[in-house]
Amino acid sequence: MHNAPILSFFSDPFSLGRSAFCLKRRHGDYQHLSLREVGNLREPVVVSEAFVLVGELRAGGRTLVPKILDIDDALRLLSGRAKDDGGEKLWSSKRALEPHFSSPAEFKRWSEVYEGRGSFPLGEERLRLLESAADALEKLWRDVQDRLQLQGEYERFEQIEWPTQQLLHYRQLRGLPFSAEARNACLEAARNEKYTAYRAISEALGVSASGLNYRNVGQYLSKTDASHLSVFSDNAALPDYMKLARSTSDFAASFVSYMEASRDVRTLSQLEDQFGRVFPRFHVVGTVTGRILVSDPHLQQLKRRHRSCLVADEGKVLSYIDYAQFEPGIIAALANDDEFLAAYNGGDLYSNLSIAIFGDADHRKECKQAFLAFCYGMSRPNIARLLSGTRPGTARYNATLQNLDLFFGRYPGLDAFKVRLVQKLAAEGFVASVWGNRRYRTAVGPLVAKERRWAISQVIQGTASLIFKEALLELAAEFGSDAVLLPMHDAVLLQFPVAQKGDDTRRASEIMQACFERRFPQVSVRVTSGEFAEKVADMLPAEN
DNA sequence: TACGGAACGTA
DNA sequence: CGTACGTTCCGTAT
Repeated sequence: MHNAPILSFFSDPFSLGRSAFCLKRRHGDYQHLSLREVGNLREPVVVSEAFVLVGELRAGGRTLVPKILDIDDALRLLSGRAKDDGGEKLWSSKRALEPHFSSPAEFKRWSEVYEGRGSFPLGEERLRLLESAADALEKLWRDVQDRLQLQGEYERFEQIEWPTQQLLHYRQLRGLPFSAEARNACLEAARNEKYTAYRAISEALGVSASGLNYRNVGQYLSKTDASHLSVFSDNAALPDYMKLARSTSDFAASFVSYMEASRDVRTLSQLEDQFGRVFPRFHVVGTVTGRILVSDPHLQQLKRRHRSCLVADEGKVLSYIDYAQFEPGIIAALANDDEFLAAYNGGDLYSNLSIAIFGDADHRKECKQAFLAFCYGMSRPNIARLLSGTRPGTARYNATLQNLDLFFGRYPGLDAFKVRLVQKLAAEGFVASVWGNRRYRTAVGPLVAKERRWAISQVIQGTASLIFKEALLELAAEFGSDAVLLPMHDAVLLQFPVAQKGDDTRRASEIMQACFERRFPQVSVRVTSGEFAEKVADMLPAEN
């Protein structure tokens, strides 16, 4: 892969006939290509910002280059930082390219042309800038490969990350089938909800609800049936209190509904239908833990009841398959606690926790949340707070904490596992998943609480995300790239021919299970299939 | 106009 | 003081 040619380009977002491409081979000659010629390439190419290239190919009605190696995901991984930890500047490919240009002036000129600022270069200058960019990209590419090798991550990039890129580039090119009718129905429902709430609020206050939010609604609360919340006007927790008050206060119910419906209207309006499809962008190393992200639009955060906008291609049906208790399964694999492993393999941990705390399995949902919070580093007292719904000191809190201690006391390996990870971070300055994917400290000195928490989540989530990507690749190998529509962290939206849905779903579940168990044979992971979108019947209240 | 924080959706 | 994000809106600084 060291020898893959470099492709630099200027894109043409407004279809002005300005796209330009330059291929640089290892022996140093430059070929200036048209979009059509790029589409006809039958060899791998190295690029930066592959999504721009894929967008050009789609706009030009071209097919996908067999292998596009996007340098950006490697930079993201090598940064070893979360976005909120200053990572963005580190993994920006534009910044990474800058020192590899022949001069600051050349970089500046290329940069303004690349971003569509400044005058469009003609003739010789355009060719020269593309060649300069190809030179810089080639140097950056060497640097990136060296660093990947040094960290022992190069092999994984070849086997997992780049093939996953290719799969998702294909999805970007093809887009996802989209139902404008379903979107409009959801949008209309959200608008109705917003309008109903708007009228109720305006009537209650005697002023228009426009422009109200959680930060400025406090001044009006005394005039409503939620006047007892006035004391929380300046409290950051007001939204929580308003939500809790929904059942007893019509105003609180209307206000929360107004806020949520307003957001839904915005989210759904942003979902633009382009000839029955939607074309998001995929980030293979989307998070510091290695999870895949989808943006523009951010389909992974669609509310369940708005997901009917996404549909299957003609003649196919959707199939949504997920790893059950994915993170606990990873812990079972890594923690070296035989009791925990046996409990995971033998039953439903979330139900077990519910029985341990509440005496029955009816609180599985809250216990799932609590268990995941445990995986992400939440302290036991705060889990007790979450599950008991009360503050420390109450009898209920004390009983919950006691039951919690009893439950986790059966699995001493879990706490020991966490301690090991925290110690490793303190000693070495980074933690990583089983197969790489490091996250580095940015601070010095003793670990702070937040670092202790991400030390744990990085290893668990990072290991999970790699297994998930392997599963995606195997699903694509079995059913073809057209079957894989949308990755959702521990679940995947697939589409199968109508007549084969049952068989294919079963086969896909087996593949996902086998992927996990090939990595961790001692763990019996469960894979389930369910509905991607919430059914209309589920949207009615009173149910449950 | 740019930027950080708050809010809220998903896993 | 449970992790990771994208998107939008808001208030403040420029």
